[in-house]
Amino acid sequence: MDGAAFKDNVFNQLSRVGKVLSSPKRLEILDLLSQGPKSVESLSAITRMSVANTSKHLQALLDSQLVVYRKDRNYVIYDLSDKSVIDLLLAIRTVADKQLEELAQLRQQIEESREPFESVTVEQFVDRYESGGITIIDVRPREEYEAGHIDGAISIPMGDLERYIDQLPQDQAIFAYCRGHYCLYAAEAVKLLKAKGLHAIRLDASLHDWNKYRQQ
Amino acid sequence: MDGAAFKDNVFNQLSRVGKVLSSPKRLEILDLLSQGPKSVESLSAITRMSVANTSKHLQALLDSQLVVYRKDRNYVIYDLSDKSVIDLLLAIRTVADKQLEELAQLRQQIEESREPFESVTVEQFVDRYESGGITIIDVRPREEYEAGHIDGAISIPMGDLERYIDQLPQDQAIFAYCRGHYCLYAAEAVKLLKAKGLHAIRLDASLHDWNKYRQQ
DNA sequence: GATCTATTCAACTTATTGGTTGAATAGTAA
DNA sequence: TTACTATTCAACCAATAAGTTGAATAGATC
Repeated sequence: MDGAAFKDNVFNQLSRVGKVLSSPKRLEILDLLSQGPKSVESLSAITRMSVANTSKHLQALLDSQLVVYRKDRNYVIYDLSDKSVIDLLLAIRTVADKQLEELAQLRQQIEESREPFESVTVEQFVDRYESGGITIIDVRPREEYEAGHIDGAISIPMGDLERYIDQLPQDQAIFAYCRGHYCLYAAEAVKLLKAKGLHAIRLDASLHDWNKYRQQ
Repeated sequence: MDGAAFKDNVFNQLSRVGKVLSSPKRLEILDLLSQGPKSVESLSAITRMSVANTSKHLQALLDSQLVVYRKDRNYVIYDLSDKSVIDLLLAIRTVADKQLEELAQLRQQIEESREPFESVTVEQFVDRYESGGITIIDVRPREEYEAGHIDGAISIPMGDLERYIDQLPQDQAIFAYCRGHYCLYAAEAVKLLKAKGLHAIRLDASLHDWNKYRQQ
């Protein structure tokens, strides 16, 4: 194989990874899996695709080895194959964030359509975290919390939040986080808690954003 | 816009970046641009595509704002729009490296088809760099060196190397680097220098790998 | 202003992909 | 074994993308 053929081959291989990232639905699947392993059935439900189609996408992801699976009873449970896939997802989000004005506009629409509420970035949050005296709630589904969460956070999935309000401290700041920047759970949680008179603040970051920041 | 539509929209935007990375030729263009700005004409020559097609790819890159351009005389010079694009390229390469066995095999073929030669990673190189007493040569085209290079490296493009051999130190280790892991220039340079009896070693990294490692 | 050249646009062909529906498979539970 | 369920496979259609060639555009130079 000569130099040119070698080069073509390398970029062909690299583009296999790129291909996987070229479909919105596949990105959504990867994003969901980055929060924890999930069955084909539940992925199909969350993404509102046919099971067959979801399976097909998962096969594509499998083909470029971005995901792995294991069988459990009669479910097939998929998961990301490697931590470097999370880094890739974060990288693509960073680029899109910076370059695509449309995304910024989307975020703004969401922000403006709701009551204004307090929101902090990872950088702003870390001091409060270190000095303690706060409550952190993880409002993602229970399984995702169990697959990994910010140290010291308690799990209150969105659906259960209303029932648990009484048990939350009235005199402490309560930080809520979810799947990250483009997930709406935490924003809704803060809105609900504020309406009930609690001091709620959104932590505008995912578990992975947090991990990445901490390891630096 | 409701939650589901918002979500679809976000992933649609993210996939625009993914789409760009789904074509081998576009990846090659991005990779070339990461070494320094280039005209449409030279990109077309290096990638061996028609100028029209190259231009079309560049339009696609422009559309998702991964590149920018400026006009110079009657050339249009393209460049990456942002440092975060480089991070994205590194991330995709890391994932592909780990996941795609085919890539590993490709590399191995190349290694084996040549004389074995010394090669060091960034991690191994840094000590030698710090303690000095070495020569570092950048064997990429001159313009790429000028767009950015490892501190202390001298520019000797591959084509000129043979002529400059006499001026290189006979008693020092000479480290050669090029565009990175999948570029063949440095390997060829080391082969040539070794054949002439010099103590040549490949630094198996790109300028960006080096920068990334140093900033940590 | 006229000419030259780099770049981009337009039209077209072929190949690939996302999605659907319905059947086949494989693993569980009774 | 039989029945059941989750998942995958197969066949198909519609939409999109990569690449080609040839024409149009716009800057620079004379």
